[in-house]
Order: sequence, then structure tokens, then C-alpha cells
Amino acid sequence: MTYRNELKVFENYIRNKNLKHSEQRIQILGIFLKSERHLTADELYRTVKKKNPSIGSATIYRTIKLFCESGLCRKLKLEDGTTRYEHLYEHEHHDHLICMKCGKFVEVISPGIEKLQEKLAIEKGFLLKRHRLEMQGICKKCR
Amino acid sequence: MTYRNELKVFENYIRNKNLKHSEQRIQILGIFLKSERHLTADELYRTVKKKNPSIGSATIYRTIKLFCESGLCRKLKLEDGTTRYEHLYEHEHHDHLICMKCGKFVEVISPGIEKLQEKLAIEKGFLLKRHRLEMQGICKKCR
DNA sequence: TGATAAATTGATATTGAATATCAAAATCAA
DNA sequence: TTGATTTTGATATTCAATATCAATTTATCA
Repeated sequence: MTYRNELKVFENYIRNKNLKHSEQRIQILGIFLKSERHLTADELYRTVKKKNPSIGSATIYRTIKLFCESGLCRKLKLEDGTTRYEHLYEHEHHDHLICMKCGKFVEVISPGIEKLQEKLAIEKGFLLKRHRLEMQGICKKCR
Repeated sequence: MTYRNELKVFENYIRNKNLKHSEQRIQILGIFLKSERHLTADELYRTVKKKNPSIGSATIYRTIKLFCESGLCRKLKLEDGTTRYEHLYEHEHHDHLICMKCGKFVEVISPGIEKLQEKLAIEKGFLLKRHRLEMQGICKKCR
């Protein structure tokens, strides 16, 4: 699988912001895109370090921020206090179902829930901007 | 308004765990219960300090943990990265609608949403244990 | 009541994630 | 290639939260 579109998104972002191309950013992006899991910054750092040991953790944080700004990445603050990052490009909005034993992430979406949220917000006089739903349970394998 | 029941819950917890009664814990509990807002640990610390300047912040953290364990308090990790604490005793499960401008918290509950969550989890093979829904928007006043 | 064991406190040090600083290196336009 | 600008990596710093530890307080029981 290639990530031509994602690469283009990132390169456009860099160009539009008058930032510069760098080898490190491309390495980090490649590893971020290849990873299936929702990584923490530190997990990404360790993985990148295997390919390029000279890279610093500050660069990881700086680069993740660019991914988020460019629309490739979303930052998730989870109930357990950790922060993880997920792919955003061509992933429509979704919520998460997380296994409390093995940590498995399932991305879910329920138009019904979305609608009820809208309704609830309106009842309370709110204009709903965004929401975050994290469900925790035990997956099939872990039961 | 008195907090006789809440005090009893706390005292029972202390007794059952073979912990000891302390003046500081009662002071902190009183201020926690009186506060209407969802406080951060630091906000609670500053408020307590006005009554008892000798109290240390470590005691606040230790004591909040006891409140949570005793069922009087729930820790909320919010999207903005802050951690706040809310009253739990005789408050049934609820989610939150938060104003992005003024920070207003509204506690909401939608049995419909709860049911759809259950359904969704079952579809994905999960046994749902808990969930967290945080909705952010703009309240009536701020619009 | 007083002695004793155990828990609690406050000050301080430490942790861990994330950000700030800064000199050296890399990038890019002309 | 030069020179301006950005980026990098090392390091220092921040901030919330926890750990450590001697001194104090509490509870128990003789």
C-alpha cells in the first residue's frame, strides 16, 4: 500500500505554510502512516528511532503537531490519561470502543447516537460543535 | 444545606479501610461538597488554603483520591487536557455538555444514547463496561 | 490517663509527558 | 554558491501528579 495522497496532503501543507521539506519529517510520516495501531508519541518515537537513531523526541512532538494541523492525524486523550494519535485522512468521524484487557481499538459510528446528541444539545440551548465518545469494555477474544 | 449523608459515606469508608480521622480531610471534604463547580485539584487546593494555609498540595491529591474511592467523587479527564472532579454521591450516571467559551458544565443523560451504545458494543462483540461522552459547544448566553 | 503502634501530614524531591531554548545543520531561492 | 530562514537535537524547563520521609497526629488498650 502506498500513501501517495497522504504524502501530497502533507507536502501541500508544508508548502502553503512556507515550511521546509525535511528527511526526518518524511521518515516520521512514513512510519506513522504504516502503523495500524493508535500510537502514543513515545511509541512512535521508539519506532522511528530504530530506523534513524539520531532523531530526537522533540522532533517527534513537533512533527506530530504538523500532521494534526495538516489533517492527517487526530490526537486522542483517553480515559486512562494516555494520549494517542490516529489516522484522520479519509477516515470519517467516528468514536471508539476499546478493550480494557488487550487494548484493542474499534472505530465505530452510529448516526442514531449523533442525532440524539444534536437533539440533547438543542434542548439545553447549546450549539453543538464536537463530541467525544469513548466506550470501554471487553472484546470477544478476551472474554 | 448539610452534607450529612456524604459525611457518613466518607466516615464509613475511612472506618472500613482502617484509616484515621483527620481535621484536614474533613476541611477538604466540606469545601469540595460546597463547591458547585467542577474543580481542578489546584482550584480546590487554593480554596482550602484560604481556610487553612498550612495545608499542603500533596494532601489535596491524597484526599481527592479517597473521595473517589469512597464514591463521593468522580475524576474527569477532559478534552482540553485538564482534570476536574465532580460530585458523584446521589448523582446518577450522566454525560457532559461543556461550553467552549465560558466553560459552563451541563450534566445530561439520554437513555436513547445509552441504549444505542449497548447495541453498538454488542454488534462489535464487546461487553460494554463504561463510557464517556463529552460534548462541546456554545451555550445560549455565549452566542 | 499515658504509652505505643500506625496513619497522616507537609515539605521536598521525583517523575513523565510535553514544550521552550538555542547553537549547529539543513533547506531553498536567487 | 551565498545568505536568509527553517529545522534539528540536546538540553533545560514546565506542570500535574506521585513518592519519600521525618515529624506530628490519631486510635487503642493497658
